[in-house]
Amino acid sequence: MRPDKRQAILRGALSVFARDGYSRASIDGIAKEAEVSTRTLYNHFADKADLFRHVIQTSANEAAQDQIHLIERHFHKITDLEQDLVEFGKAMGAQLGHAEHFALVRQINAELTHIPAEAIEAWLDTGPHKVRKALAGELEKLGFRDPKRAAIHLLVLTLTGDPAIRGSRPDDDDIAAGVKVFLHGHDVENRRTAAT
Amino acid sequence: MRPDKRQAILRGALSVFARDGYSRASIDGIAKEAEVSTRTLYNHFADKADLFRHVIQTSANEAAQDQIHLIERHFHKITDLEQDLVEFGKAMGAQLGHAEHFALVRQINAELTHIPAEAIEAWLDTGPHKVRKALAGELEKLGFRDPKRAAIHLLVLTLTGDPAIRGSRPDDDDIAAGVKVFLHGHDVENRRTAAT
DNA sequence: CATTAAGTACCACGAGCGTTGTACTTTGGC
DNA sequence: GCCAAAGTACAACGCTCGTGGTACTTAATG
Repeated sequence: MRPDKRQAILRGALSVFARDGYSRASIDGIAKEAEVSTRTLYNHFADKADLFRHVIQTSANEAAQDQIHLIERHFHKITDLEQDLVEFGKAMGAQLGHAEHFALVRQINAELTHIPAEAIEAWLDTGPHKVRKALAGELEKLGFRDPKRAAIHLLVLTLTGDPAIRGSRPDDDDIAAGVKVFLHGHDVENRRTAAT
Repeated sequence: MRPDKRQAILRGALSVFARDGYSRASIDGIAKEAEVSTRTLYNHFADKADLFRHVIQTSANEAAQDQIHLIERHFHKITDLEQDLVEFGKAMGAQLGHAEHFALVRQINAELTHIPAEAIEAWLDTGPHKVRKALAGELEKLGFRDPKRAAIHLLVLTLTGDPAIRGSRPDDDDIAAGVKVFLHGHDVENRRTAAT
């Protein structure tokens, strides 16, 4: 069982599941996208549901890792908090541009009642919750009270374009405005600058 | 073509589409849920896609109307802004409990690439955007600068529980914290109270 | 009551899909 | 270069589904 084939399958399945969702996606389509025969697909994964679970896990893991790197990079060289948070927001927004993963997140949200609770838990733990924990940790270091909620607030204020459409990207003005609201809303003791 | 049957179909279809999504939902299942024969269903709606469009429109319309009523009711008797916004947030959160509509919204988000753009536009206009406009209008009356963004911020700060799971309900503490951040973030000239 | 529009029960079709089996080919380690 | 393991091509199964047809029943109107 060659691991390159397995990776190709996972990547192809991510594409197709993200675009079409679980039920609309067909095994044949995934196999074609991955340039693999359906038989090898079934050699690597027990069935469609099993493949879906692995795709979710893999994608969540990669995205979380990328985002955590972004967090570390941006929070280790804070000079002007507001300006740096805006930069951070823009960088996270650019991540959103890497659309496949977030389309998959939309599919997961739609399928919530059809995915076993334990798979959801696993996804949350290795994905979004891990990211939020990392962000909350950085905010705590900066002196934010209630860092867990602050992390959520920062994310929704800077990553939400049109709240009706998940994953719609805010423009730079939206991000700047969101950061401002966030900073005025969460008072910090050791804020270094409050300028602009 | 009796209109009670049409309504029954729309209600049943809402249930099934909300739970299963477009492709997983079956016409037979919808007909059974609506206690109607599939043939009458096809007598009222051209095909599955047509039915889906009507379900989206109807549900968005009803939900928007309910929410706009909520907005009017809460914003016409403002005495303590913070406390009243918390009450408003709780009332909106309770709306979220009426789960079928918001499950449908998740399905729409998942199907974004498979729904014709004009249908999305129509949905946004009669649904979420109308609600936001109403909310922004009230906030403007209260003296908020940038009321459009304020409306978005208020909604995401008070209606978001776990951002990873759309429609997850925040608890009362979350709502109170969200309102506080919102009010500190958006400075108002004629704020009446800033207590608690 | 009669007529007519609307609804129902049921069948049938064609297509797509998940999944498996089989016989053949490729590939990587000895 | 050989052999076992992995991959491929392809056919076939059983099932579900969207959709339309047809003959029968219900219900409302004059």
